Amino acid sequence: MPTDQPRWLNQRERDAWLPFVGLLLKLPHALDSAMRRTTGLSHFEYLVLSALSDSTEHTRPMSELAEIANASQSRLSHVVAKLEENGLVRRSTCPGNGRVVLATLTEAGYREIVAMAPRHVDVVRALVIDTLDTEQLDQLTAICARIRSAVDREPPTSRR
Amino acid sequence: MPTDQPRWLNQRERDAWLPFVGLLLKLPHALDSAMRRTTGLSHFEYLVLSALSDSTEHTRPMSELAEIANASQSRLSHVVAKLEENGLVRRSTCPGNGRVVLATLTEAGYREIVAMAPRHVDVVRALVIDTLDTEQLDQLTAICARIRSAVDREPPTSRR
DNA sequence: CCAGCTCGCTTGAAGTGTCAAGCATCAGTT
DNA sequence: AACTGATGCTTGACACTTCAAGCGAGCTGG
Repeated sequence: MPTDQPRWLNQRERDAWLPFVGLLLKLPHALDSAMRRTTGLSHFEYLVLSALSDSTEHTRPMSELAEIANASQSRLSHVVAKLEENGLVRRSTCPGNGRVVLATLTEAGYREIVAMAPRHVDVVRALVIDTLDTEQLDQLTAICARIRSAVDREPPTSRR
Repeated sequence: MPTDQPRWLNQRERDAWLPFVGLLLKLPHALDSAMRRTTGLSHFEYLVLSALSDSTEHTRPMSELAEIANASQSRLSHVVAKLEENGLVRRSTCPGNGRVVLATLTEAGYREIVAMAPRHVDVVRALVIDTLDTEQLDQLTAICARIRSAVDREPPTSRR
């Protein structure tokens, strides 16, 4: 796809793009520090625990977990290692398939997340959900779907 | 603000929240690696240079730059230091106010950003703008404004 | 049964961002 | 002038993420 004439953004597009970039730059950190302040875990760590607690037997293969949490295997591996040190998660190789590793929520991990969940909703509501009306909620859903499909299409992680 | 009964997310809210979190997790990196691949600079570095090129004399106080780029002073300081090493930016203390540092685009820096700009639009369009129709663009603008004001209100960076 | 591939995961190093501390400069008081 | 505090920026250490490399388990074909 050769770049003929650059198609600059028009006013309307810039009005959307600039604030959006601003959000991308600030929201993740806002979310993270609010979560850390109220629950002691990062937003991403919470996501991982939450995904496990929603799983049968509180257990998942690492790769599925990574998928659900929108993370690379590497990132997940590091984070789970840390959660394991803290006694919230346990890892075991899958009986029947020696290369799969199963992550399981420990008792302590389950108690933790049950305790944190209300704080988590509070944060999510305060920063995002409650700032929008119902229509905007649906609009956001649609917008995310569009952008997401572009993101998933584009990046073959460096060239193929 | 005591947490009475947790106000759990309903289906509609979850349908918006989960994909949105997914985006927050993946889009920044997608943007960044696409920019690095096509321009050699990170998306954030581009933002900084771009902000300078839009400024009179291609010059700005660091603190204004940080504001525009939605970054902490610390982050900006690190990045500008790197850009300065690469000869794209020059720093000088402001005559007339010894504690202000002015960042200025060098000739090379200006040439760079002019050359990169078309690539940048391409990336932005491919990943975000062109995936949305006009209505959604406006909706996104409104949504960002709402969330943003919540983000700016909430986080007094640790307590105080 | 083993050679070679793929798959699932881990590891270590390099790069970035944050936080807290530090350092001048400037302004306001006395 | 010296004291005090606020302001603008930088610095260093630490935490986190990515990237590339590595490793063992499981297939597949000879």
